Amino acid sequence: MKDILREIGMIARSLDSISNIEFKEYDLTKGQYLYLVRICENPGIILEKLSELIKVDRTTAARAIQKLEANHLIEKKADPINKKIKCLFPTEKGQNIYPLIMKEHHYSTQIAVNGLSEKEQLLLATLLHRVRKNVEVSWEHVKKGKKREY
Amino acid sequence: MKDILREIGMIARSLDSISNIEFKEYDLTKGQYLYLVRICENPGIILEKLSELIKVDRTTAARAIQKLEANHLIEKKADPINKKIKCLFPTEKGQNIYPLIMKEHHYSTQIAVNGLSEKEQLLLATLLHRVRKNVEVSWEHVKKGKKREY
DNA sequence: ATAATTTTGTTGCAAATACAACATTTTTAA
DNA sequence: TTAAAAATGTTGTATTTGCAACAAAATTAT
Repeated sequence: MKDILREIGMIARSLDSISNIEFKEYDLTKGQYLYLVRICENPGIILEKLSELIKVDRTTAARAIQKLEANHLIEKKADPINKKIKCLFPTEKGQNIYPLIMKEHHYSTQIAVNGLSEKEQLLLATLLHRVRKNVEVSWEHVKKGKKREY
Repeated sequence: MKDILREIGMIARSLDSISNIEFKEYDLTKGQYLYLVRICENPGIILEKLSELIKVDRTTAARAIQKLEANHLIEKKADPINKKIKCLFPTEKGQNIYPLIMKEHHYSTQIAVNGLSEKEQLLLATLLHRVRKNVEVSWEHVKKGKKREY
């Protein structure tokens, strides 16, 4: 069997590295673009769900959004019913950065799929989606402290 | 166009997170498994090439291998001709861990491709390989301080 | 041959990442 | 209805990560 996981790791690290370098121009430090885009696309999302969406530790997400809040890119709002949760929303400043992040994202996607036909691109997306669904089950399992037997 | 890059990011973070948790059992701290496997498979490789293989910053790789060396999992050997380079080799202890890492890796791969036919798996591997080739060009470009225009 | 450039490696920082441990609220079970 | 469990969020601490800046050797250009 060909090694798909290493290819995925290489692609992910390359693109994350590029994004982090390019977004410094907008005063976004490492990783922050990840959180900001998801909050823009899911206004009102809470920390816990955000960390599950991105697949990152809860505490990492907590500190990332603390920083985004300190930089006035997002804001936390108390929920009127549930006293425990804090809903996350982009500020206007955050919303203004959103299209810049997406522009970079689309450019990177274009680079990535260069030479693939439309059909191949669609197929790749479908296959990756299925792989992700498989993998996130394991992730949630292991993150909850459970063991995988192999 | 479907978003393939986010899927890749989610898969990569999930699996890296799982691996890091599982390899603590072998006293491998975060990320170290990445370097150890590549050194086992490419004995004599130098730091610079290793970082390019993994797609990680040179200084990050430097510190990871310093730690692997301190833990007697790899060793650095001077080259008789080129005084500048240091060739990296696994120790016996490092080689003993290698199959354990690979076992986990294969298990994760099985989980990831669950439900994909042999044909689909092969196709996915091929497409990812092409994407990776595309992306690594950009990575090397940006890492060398050059700008991407978009 | 000498100078300029690239390759390779290292340290000093500053920042992100994540595990552990905790607190509080909400939900579920007895 | 109370007790137990789960969900949600935070801080303390240790570690990794990576950009700058540097140094030395090797390669390339003049």
